Amino acid sequence: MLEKTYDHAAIEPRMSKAWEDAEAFRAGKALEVNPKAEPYSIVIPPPNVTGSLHMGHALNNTLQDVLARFYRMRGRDVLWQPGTDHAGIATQSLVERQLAEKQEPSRRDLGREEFLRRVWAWKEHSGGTIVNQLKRLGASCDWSRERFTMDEGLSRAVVKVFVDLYNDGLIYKDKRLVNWDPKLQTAISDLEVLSVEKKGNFSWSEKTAEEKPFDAVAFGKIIDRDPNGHLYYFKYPIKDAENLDRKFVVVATTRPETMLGDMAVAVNPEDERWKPYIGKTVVLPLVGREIPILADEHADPEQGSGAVKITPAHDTDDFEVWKRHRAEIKAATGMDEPINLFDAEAKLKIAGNPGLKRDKPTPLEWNFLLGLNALDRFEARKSVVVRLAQMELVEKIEPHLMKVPYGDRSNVVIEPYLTDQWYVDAKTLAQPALAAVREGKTRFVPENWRTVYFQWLENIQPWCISRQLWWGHQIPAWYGPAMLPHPAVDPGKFTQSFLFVAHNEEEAIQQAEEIYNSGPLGDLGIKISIAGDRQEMEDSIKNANQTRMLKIVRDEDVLDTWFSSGLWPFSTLGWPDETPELARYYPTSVLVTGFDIIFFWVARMMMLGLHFKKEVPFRDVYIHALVRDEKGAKMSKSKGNVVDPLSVMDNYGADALRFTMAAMAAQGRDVKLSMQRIEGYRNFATKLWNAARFCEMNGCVRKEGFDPAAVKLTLNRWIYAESQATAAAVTEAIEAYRFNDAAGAVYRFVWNRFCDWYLEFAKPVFMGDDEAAKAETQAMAAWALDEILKLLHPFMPFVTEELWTVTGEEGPARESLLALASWPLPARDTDAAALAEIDWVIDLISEIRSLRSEMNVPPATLLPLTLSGATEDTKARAARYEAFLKRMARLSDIGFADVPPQGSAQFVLGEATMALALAGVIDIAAERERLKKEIGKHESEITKIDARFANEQFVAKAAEEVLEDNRERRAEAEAAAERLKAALQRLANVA
RNA sequence: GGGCACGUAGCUCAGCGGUAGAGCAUUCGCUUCACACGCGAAGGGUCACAGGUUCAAUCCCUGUCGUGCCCA
Repeated sequence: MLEKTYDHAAIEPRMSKAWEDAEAFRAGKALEVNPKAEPYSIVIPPPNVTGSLHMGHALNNTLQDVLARFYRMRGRDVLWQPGTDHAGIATQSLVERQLAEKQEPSRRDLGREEFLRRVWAWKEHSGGTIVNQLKRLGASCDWSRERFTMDEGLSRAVVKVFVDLYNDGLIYKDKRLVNWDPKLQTAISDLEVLSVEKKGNFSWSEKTAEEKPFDAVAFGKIIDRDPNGHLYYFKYPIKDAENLDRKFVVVATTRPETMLGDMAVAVNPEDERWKPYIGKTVVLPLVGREIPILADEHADPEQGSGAVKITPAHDTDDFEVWKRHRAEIKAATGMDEPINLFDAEAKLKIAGNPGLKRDKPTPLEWNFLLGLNALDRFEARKSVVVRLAQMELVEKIEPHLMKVPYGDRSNVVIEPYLTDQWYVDAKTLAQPALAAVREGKTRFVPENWRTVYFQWLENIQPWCISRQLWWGHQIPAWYGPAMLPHPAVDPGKFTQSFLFVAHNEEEAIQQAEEIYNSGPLGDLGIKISIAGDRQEMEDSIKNANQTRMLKIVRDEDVLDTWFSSGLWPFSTLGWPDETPELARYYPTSVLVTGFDIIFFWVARMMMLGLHFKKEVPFRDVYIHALVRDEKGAKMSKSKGNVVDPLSVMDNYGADALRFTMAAMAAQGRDVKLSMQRIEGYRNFATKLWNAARFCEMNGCVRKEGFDPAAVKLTLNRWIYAESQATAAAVTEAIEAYRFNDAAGAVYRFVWNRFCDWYLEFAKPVFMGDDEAAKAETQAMAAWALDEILKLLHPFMPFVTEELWTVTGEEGPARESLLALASWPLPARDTDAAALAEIDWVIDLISEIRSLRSEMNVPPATLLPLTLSGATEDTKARAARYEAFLKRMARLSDIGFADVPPQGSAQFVLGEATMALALAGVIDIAAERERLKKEIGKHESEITKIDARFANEQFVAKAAEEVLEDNRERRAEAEAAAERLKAALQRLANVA
């Protein structure tokens, strides 16, 4: 028995358990029924292990689940592979924050090993809550196969990929400027940097300094509020300028503190103003460093004075200039390396800075510089500007619109920072990835995302994969001293420049022993072991001559999380082992994801999948949009407009949330989520529930061997045709990833066909005494409800599975859960006669209802209907549906006459004129107006069509169907107008 | 600056060469024996603007204006 009301909170856990107990989602399940079942596989975009379900996940996983459940019901062997990624930065930060909150020792105090133990402990206890949230959403993943990027197997895949790419020359170490996050103290990739526009509001100029002196306090306040958004013009004195026109070079910068690291000033070689100065020297203020004026294309004559400062350690462009002029700069400054001003926290490193100590600041200035030591970069910015202003070396300061890079995780300003990092040669790997999409081996849906993919891969930069974190896959590279230990060599000269990239310590040791024992001095019998840290390694060098022992040390850094996520489509299937799952489910059928990670993830999976599996990781990539709030704003915690899917599920049920997601997932459009919409689909679930309850109350039990194609009653033939058409529409829509169309089709069928009409048609049958008709209709209703449950199941799995269970309690036993039932066979053969007949009844009722409403006839008043000019067929129909028509249109009687009765309201349906006797009720004048309006509508239609036919080009060129269609429409309009005019005429006689 | 979308009923969105649709909201009427999370009815749109292609344009093309996003 069905409960009186639909209670999602009670049903959902029960259904989840039923699926779990039946192992309904286990990959390979379909093979038990059909050993030839074709595989259908999807890998989940692994959510962060720290994550919890947000609307983006809800959308993403609903769509995947619709596909998984649909193809499962169609008999495919579905694998939906779930799991989470280890989210290096997020997880490490989270555990560090917890340590701080609990006032426990910090990460560094605990040491790497202990800290990692804590992270794993956290992961075991609180990680992966999102997995349970996905289960609540109804995600039909094969949960028995859940994977984590740091699992043993997946880690093995990461090591193999790293080693292989290194050996192929596709991974290398390089010293370049990286995006450095001073808060997290790690390098991050270009993709993890967001640029934010800033414009300040401080301006000052030395020209107006008389009336408006530089106000250091006001300046400081503005910089404290936001350190960015100004352009500063500094005057660098030219050395030996007595006989020159210019005494200064004016350079502009947005980051004043970096001037301490300037190693040159560049001017454009074509710039006439500066030609005479090329090769001269300027004296860097504060520092006293003598730096050259160089000629380089990088200087834009249109910008400012035409001269730019060159700070190679802190600006990517400047770094390139430095590389081009390295010798020249060395000659002028005596320095062969860029001067790095910052430590890892972006605090100034003055004392002991090898770049600064050899310059010749005056004692006074040196004192000032020391005062900057360990100062935050933005504090230093203020000091430098104020000091230069005092020295009258600031020409002007103006507000300046600029893009400032921020770390997407830390939300602090990112610094270009010169460090050693590991890189993937993405350009090489990108070529097959580009070709695969160009050749159609992988298809984007909607197709226009190809462009985005191409654009990025065509301009791809080396991918920085090392992160200065502890949580993650530690880079499988070990360092050993560069020189063989030998009495003749000063142990202090050893540098760490041998590199052993290996699958494990044993292999690294073996490599090292081969290297160290095969030098010019022959086999020295050196034994290699692993050092716990750098110090240990260095200590081992000092004593190596005596001990014949050396230690090598592993790279401390870990790999970017996306490096392991990039392997997801094959690492989760067991690679590098050649497992049966890998053979069966790779390449996967489709990847469903948001456009925001095309670069992060899709492109990288393509590159790595193609390189290691020689085949694309997925046939289709379905890109869906972002979920926004109802006003179209991006949901964000800071805006406070986040809608929590969990509370939506609490209030409206998972089915309502899922249906909303699917119904709103039109291709190429963002999902603007509104609560009203969710509520509407909750109502839809309730509607279905009540319809099922109605069926139950009327004995609609499924019948063994029932053949829906053999039913006799027109209404049953009609609902059969309608359900087949719906099955076809839903099937085609899901196959084409048109989720909104699929949802719309099934919604309309359930509510506007089955509930609004079929069940209403059935009521008089159930209450009548034609037992054969009753039995057929009961069986048909049960069958149609089954069809509905199947078609709706991918969208609303819980309520449908529950109804399937309850309706299965009577009649023939269910063969399986609904989740494993067979999808309806879509067919397009329509029963035209049945459709025409039912449409006629529906039209008649609609017309009468409309007329009654317009005439303000109270519902309690029953009216007689008279048909005139009706054919025998029509009369027969009217008789056949008499009970139904009376009930639905609230009629007292249905009769036939040659002429409509006096004082009745009339309308035209097909060949017949319908008259509702409204004597006494009817307002003759109003009715006349209504008829005139109706006639007018038809006449304007006729005029429009006539105008079309008057155009000979139309007759000559339009398709025959179009012409025929127009002729028919004109004839119909003409006939209707005629009959309405007759009705109007009759009314004239009354008044 | 480059690229990609999008401007259709009050709102959120479908549609897409030949009669403009839905849901919600609004108004009116209903304790009609599954459902008021319901039933019935109604109002509401020069489909952003201007050109062009076409027998025919909301739909295709070009431009303008507006909105959003991505990349430099």
